[in-house]
Amino acid sequence: MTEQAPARKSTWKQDPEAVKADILRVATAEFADRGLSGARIDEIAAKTSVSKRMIYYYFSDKEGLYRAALEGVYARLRANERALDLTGLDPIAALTELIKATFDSHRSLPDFIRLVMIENIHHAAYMKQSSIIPELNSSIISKLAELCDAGKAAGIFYDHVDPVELHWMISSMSFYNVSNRETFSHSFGAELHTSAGQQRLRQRVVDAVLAIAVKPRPNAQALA
Amino acid sequence: MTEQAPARKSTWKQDPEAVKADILRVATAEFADRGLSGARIDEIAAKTSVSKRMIYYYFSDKEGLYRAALEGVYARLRANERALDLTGLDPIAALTELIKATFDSHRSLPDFIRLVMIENIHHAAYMKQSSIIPELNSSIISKLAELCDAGKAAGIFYDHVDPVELHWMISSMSFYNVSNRETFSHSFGAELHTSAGQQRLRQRVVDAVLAIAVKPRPNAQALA
DNA sequence: ACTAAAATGTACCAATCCGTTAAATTCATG
DNA sequence: CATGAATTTAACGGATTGGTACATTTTAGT
Repeated sequence: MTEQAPARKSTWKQDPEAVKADILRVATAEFADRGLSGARIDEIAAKTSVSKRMIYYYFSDKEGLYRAALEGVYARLRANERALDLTGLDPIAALTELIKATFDSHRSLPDFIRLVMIENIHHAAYMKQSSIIPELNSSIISKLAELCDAGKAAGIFYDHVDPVELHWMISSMSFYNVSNRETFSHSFGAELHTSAGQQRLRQRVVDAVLAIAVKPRPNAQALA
Repeated sequence: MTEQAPARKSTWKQDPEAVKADILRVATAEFADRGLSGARIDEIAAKTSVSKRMIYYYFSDKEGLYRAALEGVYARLRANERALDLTGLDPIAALTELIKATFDSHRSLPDFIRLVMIENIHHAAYMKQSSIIPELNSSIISKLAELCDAGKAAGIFYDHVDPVELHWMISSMSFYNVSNRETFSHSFGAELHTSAGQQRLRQRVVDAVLAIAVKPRPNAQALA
């Protein structure tokens, strides 16, 4: 078998970093689209510019590739959150901006959403194996904590306001908005996922979260 | 092969309904736990009291079994929602009860949550094939619509309040609370998923949703 | 009790798919 | 340009797994 194969294929460049990035890009899309057991290594290989053997060369096995994809999307979200600058804003304005940014950020990273969904299906088993993911989550919480402290100090936030609770609420709506879009639209219509609908929803999220954080002011006007 | 097998196994009862129910119970748990491609027909068969052949006899194939499981959990949620009786309550009390019931309902049906997650991973492909699922969703929306009309008529709800928007917001937090529990707890601690934490979160959801629906009253006291 | 049809179990197959083996090609370096 | 390490390819093996063939047993009607 394969005696003196000619293999006249010539001139391919050595570029490990590009190869790894290419594999990771394709794998992320595939895992996000089909899940861990649903994705096919052969399919991923076919969509890259290199052969299947390279996947095992660089990522050991299917799970290693999945972990790399998971860490990659988390890193992208972290970059998004780090880029958010709230300096100079009063607590209410800062919280408003943070909510809007989180809502938009989730919408712009569907692969992140889907991989986190998949991770939850797997009881966060692979996330728990990762050492680089935990360090991500401090950024958003610390921003919220600062903001809460400032708001309480100024007497405009409730004393019971808690950064993790706030993040839970902001995340829940921002995440669900993307994660359950398909089933929600099918059941209740796609109106909320039009451009206008999304703008409205984002404002509702702002209103709802502000309402549980900010004390009502006597002369403040009502919502709409 | 298998020439004149004696097969002295005797006395097993025919009970198709029980067999179907048994298969469906096991299959629902397996699909919820491992996903559509992650679940194994052989594993499901092993956990039932009957043989693998019966699965194909009653459910045709793996996808047919999955669809049956999906429809089953939706039916259970519908039963939950139907059982909710809001008659005699004023709009604010009714909305409060509906929110609490939805929050609790989602917590008590983790299989439903996980199958809907899985369905979203599959772009709602199997839900779209089902004819019995769409009829589910009218119940909760019509209850909310009645309630909104009453609230607006009484002048205590904002005019812009929309039943689907309200349902989106209530669902998002109730769903996320269960669906993303694993990743959220790992990232931010399990405090919110203790018994006390869940009670607090449920009240926050009530406060947040009421805030975007109910006009502030001049003499109303602030939240906490 | 006899027969046909429904229901059930056992053994098996064919296809899919992850991962490996072994060889070939390119690059870095003296 | 010779040499060995790094990188890439093609082909394949072994295990898993969804689905089936076929024999067997039970029930219902007469």
